[in-house]
Amino acid sequence: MATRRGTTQSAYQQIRRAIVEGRYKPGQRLVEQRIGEEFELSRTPVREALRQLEAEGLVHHEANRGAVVRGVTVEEVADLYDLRARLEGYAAELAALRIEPPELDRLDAGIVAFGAALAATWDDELEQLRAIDAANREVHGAILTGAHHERLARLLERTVDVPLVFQAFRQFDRAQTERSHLFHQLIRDSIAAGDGQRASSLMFEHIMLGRDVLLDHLARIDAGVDDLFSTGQAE
Amino acid sequence: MATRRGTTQSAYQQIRRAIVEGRYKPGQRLVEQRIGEEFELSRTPVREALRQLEAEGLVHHEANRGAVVRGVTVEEVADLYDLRARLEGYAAELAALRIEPPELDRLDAGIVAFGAALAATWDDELEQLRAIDAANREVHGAILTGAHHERLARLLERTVDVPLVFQAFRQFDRAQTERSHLFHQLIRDSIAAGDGQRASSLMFEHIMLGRDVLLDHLARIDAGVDDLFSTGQAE
DNA sequence: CACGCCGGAATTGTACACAATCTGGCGTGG
DNA sequence: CCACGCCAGATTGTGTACAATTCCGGCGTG
Repeated sequence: MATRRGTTQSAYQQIRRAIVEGRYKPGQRLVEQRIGEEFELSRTPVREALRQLEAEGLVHHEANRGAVVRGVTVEEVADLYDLRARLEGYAAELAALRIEPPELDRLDAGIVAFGAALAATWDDELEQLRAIDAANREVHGAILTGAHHERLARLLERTVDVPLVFQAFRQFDRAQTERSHLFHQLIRDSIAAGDGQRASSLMFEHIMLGRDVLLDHLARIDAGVDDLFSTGQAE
Repeated sequence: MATRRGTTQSAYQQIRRAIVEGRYKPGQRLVEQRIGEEFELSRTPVREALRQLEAEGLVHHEANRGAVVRGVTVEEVADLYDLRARLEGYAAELAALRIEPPELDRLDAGIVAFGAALAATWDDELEQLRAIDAANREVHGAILTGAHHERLARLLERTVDVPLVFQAFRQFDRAQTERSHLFHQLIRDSIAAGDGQRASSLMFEHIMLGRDVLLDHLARIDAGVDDLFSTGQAE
């Protein structure tokens, strides 16, 4: 048989995207066989991908019972964002001390891209969402890289980067997204000036503002079942 | 063939212990076949175990080249402990607000066990080390549970809990271990009193003191190759 | 003598087969 | 009618075979 290479990573990314963008909904079972058919691979790479996703906390896995997409309660969202605010604040603080010119360039490029994605008019709204999301990741990623703290970077990339970040932009109106853009610029300037304290505070506030938007949204839909978010499914 | 169950977890724990206790040294290649023979299993569960360990950052894995035990530089040790101090400080803060009576009991039990392990005279020094390490984990674990923040707990258990913690006790002389015991008690009292600010500060300081011991030790052996620690092996 | 090509051994990546386990429905007995 | 146990289908856990890749050393050529 063909036995193509790199299929595990491919499976990992496809499943991840499906979860992060909400196509695989919380509570949904992820049967290895079925997913294998969907992506035309055998169970083995799918299985490996699921294990990675489990390690990241995106799916929950029980012995002999398989994997399900993990949901989050409103309380968990709040806690998660508190945690993220602290971690990214710390990252910004470190970046202010350690960032190198090329990394700062990358940060600037990300900010420009964010502004461009914000200004452009897209045919497909989902595509614009993806562009903003990508630019946002670039900005935060550049700061993380600039912090030169590998573990911290992995924690933030692979554990705190849950579906919420992407979903969040759906809830952001234009003004809020522009506010994020502004914060990115302020954080950038603090980092460039080597002021770790202010960079940290600004980043903390930036994340907490995002948290507010999300929690506000969740409070509004509250009892009902939103088509993107299911808040049930406690562990 | 026998096809025993639960072998993946068994392989995971055995490999993990070997790394954490330093029997598998940084830089050492972990060949799936060889480890499988060592534990009398096939490659499959070994492979899964290695993927989990990779997700935790204990081993490094490159495509088509396999896994090697990950080493840490002195700089990484310093950064890691800074990070851990912040995360556990936050955990202590949350625990002060959220801990439940049975969790506080568990914390007390851990502290008692730590004191007992410290006081007892063991035949085998390694066994005493393990007992102290186990009690220490119990103390920190109880606080983590009391924080009621699942993600934070996983981050600390599975990402920051690197070989260093166990190794650290080898470097602790009696006075330092007793100091740790004291801090545990102070932290416990702050949590019981609901004072998150002080619990956080004490925990931060507790971790940073451990950091000092380790860094001091690393600085002393510095150039040479210690039989527990190899500080080279940058990514 | 330096350099690059080729080939084989070692190892990982993927596919597949089978065993163990769980789930849900059906039948039997109280 | 309900409780209990049992059987069949579905799904995961593990073992194993084979394909693909990497690594290393020998050999030939300039």
